[in-house]
Amino acid sequence: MKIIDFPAIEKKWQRKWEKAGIFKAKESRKVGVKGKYYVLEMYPYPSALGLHMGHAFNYSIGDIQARLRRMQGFNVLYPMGFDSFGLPAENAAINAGAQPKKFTDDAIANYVKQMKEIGLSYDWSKTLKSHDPEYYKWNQYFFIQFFKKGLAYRKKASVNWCEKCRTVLANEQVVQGKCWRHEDTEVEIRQLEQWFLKTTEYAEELLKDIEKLDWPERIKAMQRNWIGKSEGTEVDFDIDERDKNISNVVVVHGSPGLDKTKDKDYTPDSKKAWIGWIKKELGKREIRCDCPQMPTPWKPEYSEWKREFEKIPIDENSVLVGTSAGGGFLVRWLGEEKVKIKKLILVSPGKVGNSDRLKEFYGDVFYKNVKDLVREKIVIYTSEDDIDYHINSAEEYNKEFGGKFVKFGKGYGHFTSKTLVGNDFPELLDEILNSESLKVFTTRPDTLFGVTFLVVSASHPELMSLVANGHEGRVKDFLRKLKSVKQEDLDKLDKEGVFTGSYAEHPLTGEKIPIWVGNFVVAGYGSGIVMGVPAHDERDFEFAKKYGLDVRPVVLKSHNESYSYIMGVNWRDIEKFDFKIIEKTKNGFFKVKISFDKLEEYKEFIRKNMKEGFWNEFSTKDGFYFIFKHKDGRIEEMELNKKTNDLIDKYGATFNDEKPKKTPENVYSWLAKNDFYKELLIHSDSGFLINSEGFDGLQNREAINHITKALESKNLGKKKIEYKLRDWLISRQRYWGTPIPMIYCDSCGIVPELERNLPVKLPEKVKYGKGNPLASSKSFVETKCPGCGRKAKRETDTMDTFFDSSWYYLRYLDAKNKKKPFDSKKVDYWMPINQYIGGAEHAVLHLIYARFFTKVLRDLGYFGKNKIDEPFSRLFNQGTLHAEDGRRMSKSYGNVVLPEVISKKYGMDAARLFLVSIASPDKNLNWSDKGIEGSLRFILQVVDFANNFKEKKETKLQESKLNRTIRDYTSDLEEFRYNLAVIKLRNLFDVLKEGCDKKSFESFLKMLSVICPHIAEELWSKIKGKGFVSLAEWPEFDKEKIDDELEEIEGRVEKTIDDAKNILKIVEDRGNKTNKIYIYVLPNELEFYDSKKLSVRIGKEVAVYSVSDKSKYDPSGIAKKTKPGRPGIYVE
RNA sequence: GCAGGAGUAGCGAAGUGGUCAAACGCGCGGGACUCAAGAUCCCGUCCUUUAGUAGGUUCAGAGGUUCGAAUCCUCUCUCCUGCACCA
Repeated sequence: MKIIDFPAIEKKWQRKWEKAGIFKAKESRKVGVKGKYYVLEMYPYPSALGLHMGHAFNYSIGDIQARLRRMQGFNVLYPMGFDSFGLPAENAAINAGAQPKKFTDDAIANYVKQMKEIGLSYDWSKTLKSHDPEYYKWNQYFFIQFFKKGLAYRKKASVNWCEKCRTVLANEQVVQGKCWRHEDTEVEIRQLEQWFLKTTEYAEELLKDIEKLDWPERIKAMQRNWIGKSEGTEVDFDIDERDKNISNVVVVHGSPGLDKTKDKDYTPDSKKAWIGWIKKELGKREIRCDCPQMPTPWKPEYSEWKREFEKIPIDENSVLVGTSAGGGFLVRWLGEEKVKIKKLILVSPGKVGNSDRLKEFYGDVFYKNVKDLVREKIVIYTSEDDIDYHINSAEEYNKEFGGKFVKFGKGYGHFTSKTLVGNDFPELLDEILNSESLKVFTTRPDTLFGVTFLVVSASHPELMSLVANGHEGRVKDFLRKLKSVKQEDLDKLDKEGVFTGSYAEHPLTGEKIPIWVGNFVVAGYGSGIVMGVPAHDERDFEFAKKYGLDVRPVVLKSHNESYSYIMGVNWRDIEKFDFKIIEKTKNGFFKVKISFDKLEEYKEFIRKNMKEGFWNEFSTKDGFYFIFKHKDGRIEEMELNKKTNDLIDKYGATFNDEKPKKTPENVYSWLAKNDFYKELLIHSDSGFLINSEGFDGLQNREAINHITKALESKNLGKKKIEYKLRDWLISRQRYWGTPIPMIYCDSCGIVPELERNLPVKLPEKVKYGKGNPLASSKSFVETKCPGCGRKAKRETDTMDTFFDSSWYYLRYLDAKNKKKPFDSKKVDYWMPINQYIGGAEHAVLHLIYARFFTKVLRDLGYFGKNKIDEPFSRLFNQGTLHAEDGRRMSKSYGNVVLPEVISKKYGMDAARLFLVSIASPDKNLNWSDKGIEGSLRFILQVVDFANNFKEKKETKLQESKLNRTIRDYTSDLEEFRYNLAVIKLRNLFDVLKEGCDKKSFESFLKMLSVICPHIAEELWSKIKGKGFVSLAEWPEFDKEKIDDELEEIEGRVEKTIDDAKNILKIVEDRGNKTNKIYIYVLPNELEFYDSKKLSVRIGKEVAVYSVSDKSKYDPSGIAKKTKPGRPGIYVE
């Protein structure tokens, strides 16, 4: 191989490019003949390991695009930055014993150096890094805007906890029950207060706008699936007779504080008007309700209140309601007296406070045991405009007790007659009566009449309140058993459950439906309760079979012939008919199928031939038909329907000599037990409704609407759309991320940091021990409340790094702006991104979050006139470059290919060329040391040609091919068919190397430059091209010069050359010597056959004659064989 | 199970109604150059047959549409990728 100092050439041009600043995007909108073009690659996490060839491949793809568009005359923005926050950096830094900041900055410096060495044409003036306070300041700023708009909120959540990461993982970071980074670490479930962003608010738009995107179908499908929209019906199932379990209700009022004058107002019936209302409502329902008047409310004494309170009987079916001070009183009383009750409801309760007076009343102990004394549940109410002290109290109780926590919106205040709008409080009444019905989401309301059980998720928050007396033990055992199952095995479990002892009421039939707890019901989807229709759902069937639950078919599968199970008929009689006999049983019964049009004939046959004491049933177009032949010969016939059901059941039993059951069985259910009818009755296909009261006969698809409407009209259900998409949990309990800029104040609650105080900087020196280092940094945690100025604590959670990457593409536009995250005018000009490039691993997370963020920013008014809905118009997913052994490049496999090593040996350009030659860039590919040699050969040929370049007038054929190549090469590049583009370029070189115009070779170099920029620059300067080839104008093709006919003729000449070679070979293979070749062509084709060129190509002396040439040498008369386009050939 | 994609020479990979099966690269075989090796250049590379021809097989498998199918339709198989007890 020729020796060329590739690294030297590469460095030389990289320096020149940088010095001239040729890759900087222009700020003026007038620049760029064709307007702007924003090419972006997903910004990388800067690993301390640096870049390998796989990165070179990834970034070359975008670089080629950027270089092409730039030369085409677009004002190109092609920036690069670093996703520098996050776990890997933190962990790596800890392992290296370094501070993450220094560690990360070093890694970035190395990345930048390596990226420049690959020849990537980034505009480095616009770079950013997410750990830069100037960047994450705006994360915090946006977070606060989200918070103010109610798009950021806190809630307690079951979270996936990885003990090794010591942080919460998103669901998608859990891979088969293990941490995505630690394949050996089980993920635990923990309950923590977490910050969420309301991505669900945008679910519909995120789904709908997928259609607008020019993205790979695969990614779009993944997003659709992730959002997971399903349309269905929410059905209300009332809980059967639960309120009768209440022995009595006691409501304890509050205290007006120290204002003695208000004391007289502070009675249950006036001040808290709803107390009177509740009493009245319960009275209507014949439930005893006591609302004791406590002594000296303005100066409550615990012992006095206790005495008054204990006048009322309390047992384990009592419901206690306490409001304000009354709530705190109840907690203390329960805690001290250890009395078991049914339910505890705290309405804006009091508790938190330092004053001796409060301590005296509420006690100075926190009565944690209360939780265990309440059989069903504890409910805590507060509201957005409640007194801060009470909000905090409510939250503190919630923290300890869990249970149900409801924060009403504005308009409830402290739930006093002044603040509560109206005198009624229906939410409380419903809660006391527990008459909130169970909401069940289903996509198959057409099967509603087939519901034979309900299943509640084992992790449903209100599960215990559904459990009937005496069933708690079994349910708790079940839950305990579930808890002991490893997270990873959870999804492999068999469907299991236990009966709760309670029943729901079927909304349309009023039937009692048993309620079960099941391990297979997902708590977070729908309402966490499903209706079990075993006849038409495989999973439900499995469950029903296991626990012996009723299977009730309600959809008869569409079928074209009648099914009949025949007893009491002779074989010979049956033979006469042309029934399809499916099976003869050992007992001499027959399973047959009969076409519907022969049914009348068939009925006649049964009436005549069936023996007395038998019956026959068969399916019809409308359901099932029964013919009974009593022992006295009397024949009775009927269709199966609700009215005939019991009679048929009775006959069926007596004919079988059984005793009829007290409660008749559903005949469809017993038909379904017959293997033969099973396929018609037990299935998930379409058909028409049976066994469904007024809806019988409807096609099940129509029935969906009809039944939903019926429910709606009775207020027992409604249409509902459910999404699988959940709100985005952004809290991370780690150091290396953007601190969430919130402050916890005892008196003001949770308040955002003032915008002028941003950024809330990460402390530089922290201790790594266990857990979150921020929590142990005093100087970080301790702060002042921006509201009242008193001591307060900072949030110690940091943000998910996907928050950083959700808007970085906007910051590039205005990376140095200190006053704003970005200028909206710049957004108007540059957005949306014309071409986004990245790996498919971000198909759902990053790409959904970024889309969500864009939509939110649009709605918050951060964009100018140009209301961007979607950030990434086009998306390209590159494949992954694997090592030569087909495995992922990894230090541990020792198969990493480093760009700097390759550059020394082959040059970066050969590597770039090779990488895009192997295959279409969206496919996975393998590195190959042999393969790159092929690319190097090509480059060396081009160098050689350029070094000896002498202009030569080119032929029309060459011109035609050049123009064709320009056309096809350009569109191939635009469509990412780089591998095909390379082939076309190679073919063009084969054409040009015969000698060509300077301009043609320039065009060639321009085309080459996007893939092999360094060598193209070098040769460009060698042939004295103007300026940088990287900025040269992209060649235009001239349609007129593409001459199909000429190229076709050339094809024929090539064919002739092939033929001649073939003949030579055959002749020589036979041991004959060859000397010269004679070619005879038609006179009009003579000009295309040049004997010199042909001699070179064939490697033998060639003589060309026109067939009309009388002086030609033609000893064998071959010239006669010449046809148009096919010259005669003679070898001597 | 659901969704998306793929299956073409030894390998990677083009071709997506006829002109045309296999461009291009790697590998392999042969030749030139060389004392030799490497590099480089040239030729060949589905089978049979042949003075450039002719014929045949073949595009995961099986059917179908069509005058004509690797290409369109149906079914089946295999592989990849993602999701998955989502009601």
